[in-house]
Amino acid sequence: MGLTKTEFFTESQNKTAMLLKALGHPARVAIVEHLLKVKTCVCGDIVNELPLAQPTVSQHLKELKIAGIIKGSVEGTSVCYCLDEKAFESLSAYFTNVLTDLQNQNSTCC
Amino acid sequence: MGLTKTEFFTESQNKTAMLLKALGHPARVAIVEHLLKVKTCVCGDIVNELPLAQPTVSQHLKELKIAGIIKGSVEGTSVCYCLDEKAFESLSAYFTNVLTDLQNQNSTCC
DNA sequence: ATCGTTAATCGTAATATTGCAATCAAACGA
DNA sequence: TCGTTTGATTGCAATATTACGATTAACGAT
Repeated sequence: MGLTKTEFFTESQNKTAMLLKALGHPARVAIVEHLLKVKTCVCGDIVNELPLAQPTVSQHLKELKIAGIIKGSVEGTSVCYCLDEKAFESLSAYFTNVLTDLQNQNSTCC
Repeated sequence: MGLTKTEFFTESQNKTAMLLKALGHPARVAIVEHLLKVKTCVCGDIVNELPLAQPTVSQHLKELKIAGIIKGSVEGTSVCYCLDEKAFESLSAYFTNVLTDLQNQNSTCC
């Protein structure tokens, strides 16, 4: 059906999945890595950095913004983007916890 | 077109996106969290833990396996699943690095 | 006012994903 | 052998995603 049954999962699981899904595309990973590399907010040059047409990039930026991964503020005629630290704090903590739990479980089966 | 232009991104970006995409669904997050919770390899009871039909679960497990997030080994008539530590080491390191870089960049714009 | 620039939105085509009923295949036990 | 159990595969319908041309909206400069 193409429709995810979100109502059967926990709030937390849905939120985690939403963040990860937003990052689950190479163009959006590239956007994040670019925002990280330039070390400051970027006003406008994101389209030039990606091998995709402007409407496509705009759409990816929108998805990242909806998921809470980037913030964007209008700056005259262009728009200023940067990463939202909260999202990465949350993801970093999530995977650190998973890894810790995993290392503590000492299973020998697989 | 529905077709991701992977050829224009780096190997690393594609690999990261693939891992994150595989985790970008609440059912697959739930599978991971279940495998973590039971503290050992799980042979078979995953279908009963999820509010989804057996073929659907089987498909999600397949995607997680292809992405390298879980391992599965046949154990007689049932199949034994567990998490692949390497994937979580990689993801944990990735987000820790992003967060560190982000905290060092001290941007005041947004 | 008009033009150029920047970025969002609309519309659409191609493809992917999600979910499940039905079916199949392999392994086990009686 | 035959039935049962377990899990994968097939086939399909509904919906989502990806990508982009065309258009639009907002701003600044001339």
